[in-house]
Amino acid sequence: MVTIKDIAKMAGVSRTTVSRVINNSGYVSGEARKRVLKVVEQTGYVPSEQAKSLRTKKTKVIGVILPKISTETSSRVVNGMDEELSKHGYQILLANTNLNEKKEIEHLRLLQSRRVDGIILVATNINDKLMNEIHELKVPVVALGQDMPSVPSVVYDDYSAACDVTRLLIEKGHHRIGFIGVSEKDRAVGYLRQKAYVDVLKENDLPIEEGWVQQAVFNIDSGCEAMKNMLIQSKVRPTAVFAVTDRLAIGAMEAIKEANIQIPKEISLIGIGASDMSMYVTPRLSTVDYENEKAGSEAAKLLINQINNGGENSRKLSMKYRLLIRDSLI
Amino acid sequence: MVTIKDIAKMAGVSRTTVSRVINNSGYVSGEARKRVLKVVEQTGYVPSEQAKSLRTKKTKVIGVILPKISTETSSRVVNGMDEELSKHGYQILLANTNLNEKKEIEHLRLLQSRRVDGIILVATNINDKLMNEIHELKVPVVALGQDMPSVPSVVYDDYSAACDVTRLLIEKGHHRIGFIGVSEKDRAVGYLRQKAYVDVLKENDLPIEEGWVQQAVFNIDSGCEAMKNMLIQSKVRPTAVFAVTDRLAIGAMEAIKEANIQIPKEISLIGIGASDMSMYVTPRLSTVDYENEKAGSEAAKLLINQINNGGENSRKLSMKYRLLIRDSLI
DNA sequence: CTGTTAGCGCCTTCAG
DNA sequence: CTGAAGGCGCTAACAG
Repeated sequence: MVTIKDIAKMAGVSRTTVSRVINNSGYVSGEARKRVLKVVEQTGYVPSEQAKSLRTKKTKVIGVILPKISTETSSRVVNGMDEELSKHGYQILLANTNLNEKKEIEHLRLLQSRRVDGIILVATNINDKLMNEIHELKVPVVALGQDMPSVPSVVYDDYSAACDVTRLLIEKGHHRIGFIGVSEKDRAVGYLRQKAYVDVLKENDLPIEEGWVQQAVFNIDSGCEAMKNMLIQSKVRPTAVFAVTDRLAIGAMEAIKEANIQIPKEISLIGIGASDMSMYVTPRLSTVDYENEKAGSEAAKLLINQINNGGENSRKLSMKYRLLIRDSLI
Repeated sequence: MVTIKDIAKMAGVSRTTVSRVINNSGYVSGEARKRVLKVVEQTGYVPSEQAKSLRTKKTKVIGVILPKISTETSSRVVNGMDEELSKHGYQILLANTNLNEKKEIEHLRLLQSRRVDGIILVATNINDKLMNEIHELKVPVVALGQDMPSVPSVVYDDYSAACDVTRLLIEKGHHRIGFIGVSEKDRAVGYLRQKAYVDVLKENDLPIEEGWVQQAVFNIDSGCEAMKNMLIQSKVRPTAVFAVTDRLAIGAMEAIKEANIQIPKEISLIGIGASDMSMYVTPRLSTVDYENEKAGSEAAKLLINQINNGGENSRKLSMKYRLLIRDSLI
């Protein structure tokens, strides 16, 4: 591959001059510039960002750690990040943990070894090892999706959103409300959303009967399974069900339909996430829009700010959300 | 940031020795090794892949150029790639064109400047400038989704798939078949799928009446619009509609429902892509599964092979597909 | 088993 | 306006 040295030789100037032309820095005579440009053109020379980075200590690459690469949330979030990052000349280096907690740490190290300028960690859990690792890292990190102590974080307001959802159901007159959640190890999605549900019911003196609270994993089938169980296990059937993600809700919808129960007449249903799908299932699913793209771009902004100004170390940003009330709910 | 030099000094050995223990290459006395490891531990030293790359001429990074970052197809494809690439220690550097053809070329250059070991181009169009650029590139490139002359490519068998779809409709007894396509600039999705439709109708002496062929862009609303137009413009209403993507089909579904026409009784509907959504709309949408993940991992394999063996320069791989016949079709 | 030496491709003073 | 020199952090002969 042709290097700056080759160009210099061919253009009959020094490497310095070539560098000046390429980077438009310092004085170069029009004459010399023309010669250099010509050779660059001929040879198809492309300067090595790599070598440059070694000198300048900047790679213009941001590492993004994802729990799962192929989910609607991930792709929205990454899209938002890319929008912001590309504006500033950064590119995204992907790292996928596949929900494996060990890999989170590995990837943190790996990205640091590649000398990325910053890391955005789309997090699903918080544990001491991870926090330790982050604090020992020499690269700025921003967390997205979980509130990490003393790490700048962009979070969704999971507790409030879930409270609002539950209250909405109650306002609509529902007194028997079922819940489909996920493991509490996921503080945001698992713990906070369930806590909100429980708190609001309690605050309204509403009971939670046997079978009304089900735990699932992040996919449609599991939501379906959970709903079936709820139907079987509950002595009194809920008139409304709150599922912590749209996919879970859609799974539940399948189960409800299969049991020949009417939505929303007999059971109202609401999810969270505003997935594309939610708008096109029948009936249209009520849900909460979390604005994932924006969360992504905000995380990117936070990170860029941190890179440039070494900003304070623990900015927190809580995203807004919107309830989307649609046909699945009366 | 601590460097190999610091470690060497602190451990009282030479940089070479440090390098040897880090990379587990060559002989090092247990004694020296222990000392080095200890210092590494203490300092949290992480070798710079960057500097290493400069010497070894390998970055272990693959550039992936996407037409759109936030689509189901993209995320599936990237997922497949990552699965294969991560096995071999490669990471993905993302580049998003947002369907801007100029950016394809820019990104090709940019990725080369970053000295990625290879590039996978998820392509939506083919033009001379692009082909030129690719051929002048010094980095191995694999195309995915379009058959690029003398570039190793992984393609879907768009023509056959669309033929099969059309034939299926005819076998089911449909003689009046509408079509919702996209711009022919997209050779795979726009041109080939439409050609298949036209060819098969011709081969069966079936007419294409006014209004039966509509052109849309890649989103649900546009599919809806196109279907509305079809309904308005056609003197005889088709009994089946073939949309070239699921999202278009789902848009069409909306339009058909809105017009109070029964699916599939009055109009049968089929798409392509096996999107998640297709399974959960009502009625369940018939479609074609293209196995995007596999396409991604195959593209990755092709590229890795090319990197390692400098394999021949124009392997073509045509992906299999499966018709998924569901409730939207009788 | 270990250290010395010489770059990889680029930028950046510092002298002309 | 231009070039020489030095070094970013690391590996890879080549001698000990």
